[in-house]
Amino acid sequence: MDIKEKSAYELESQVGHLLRLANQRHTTLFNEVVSMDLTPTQFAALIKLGELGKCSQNELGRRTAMDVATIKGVIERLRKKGLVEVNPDLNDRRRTIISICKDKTDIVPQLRKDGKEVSKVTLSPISASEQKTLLRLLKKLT
Amino acid sequence: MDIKEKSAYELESQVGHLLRLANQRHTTLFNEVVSMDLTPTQFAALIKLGELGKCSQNELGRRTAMDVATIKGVIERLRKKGLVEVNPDLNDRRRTIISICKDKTDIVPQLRKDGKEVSKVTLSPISASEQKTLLRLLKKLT
DNA sequence: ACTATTCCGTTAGTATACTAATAGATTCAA
DNA sequence: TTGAATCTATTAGTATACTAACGGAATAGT
Repeated sequence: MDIKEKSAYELESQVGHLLRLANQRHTTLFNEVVSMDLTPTQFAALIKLGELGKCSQNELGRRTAMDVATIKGVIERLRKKGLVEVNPDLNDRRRTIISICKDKTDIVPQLRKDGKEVSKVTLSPISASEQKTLLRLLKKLT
Repeated sequence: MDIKEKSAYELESQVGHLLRLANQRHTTLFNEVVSMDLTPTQFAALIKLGELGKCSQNELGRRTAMDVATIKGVIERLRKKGLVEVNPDLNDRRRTIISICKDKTDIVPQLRKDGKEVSKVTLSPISASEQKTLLRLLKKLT
């Protein structure tokens, strides 16, 4: 080993790679835990809609950190599943108002319960105090 | 506020959401820092190839945490860019051997340098000791 | 030697996730 | 009030990322 060698570059220790792996694992656990046939982003859109009641498509995207093109696809798939409604905003003809279908609003409490379980399982390899630390540090990276 | 209310479910505090946001930010920074026209996964494949010299396509996928279908697409795009070579393994006709083109192996040191810079910038919002903690905790989640 | 299993790669299909270009609607400012 | 700038949504294109199904090749166990 050359003593002048710069510290090696290990893919496995880079923050980007670790974030990607952690994300992969989370998605896997999400699919195992969540009862309904939903993806993590579809879930996020529903949770946020459950909080706001209704919301323009673009604003919902901003609130869930999705691109305008991404949120459009997510909403379209939720619409096809009969979970959300898409209506024009009569006060601003640029806007499309998204809301959870009235007969489906009762799914939100179960989604929140599932969401808590997903987070719990995802974080289970580390202690409670480590969990707090991780969430705090991840928030600072945003 | 109902005193019996369960703790609220905040999307913004869930580990999955935070991981997704951290990943988005990392990708943005990656694109700003890395000089060549590469995506994070293409970068990872090249770094790993630089380490191994040559590797079967599936093994490269496993070493970089990519699905067989995903690594195929990544290699195909690197091949189109003239960065990697794809050859049959004469000792095992199931395998395809991937290697960096001989006249392109000199890009690896620069990629490592860029990779270090990406990690540094990504982690810059937190202190050095927090960075160590974050990496340690992320590894435990894998 | 043969069979079951495992391994390798490909393909098709679906779902994020981004950029860039476009176009209509609204708002702001001169 | 008109013109510029901004906002909203759509579309096309590219790149991960996964599942499932398939077929060919190698290997393990009998």
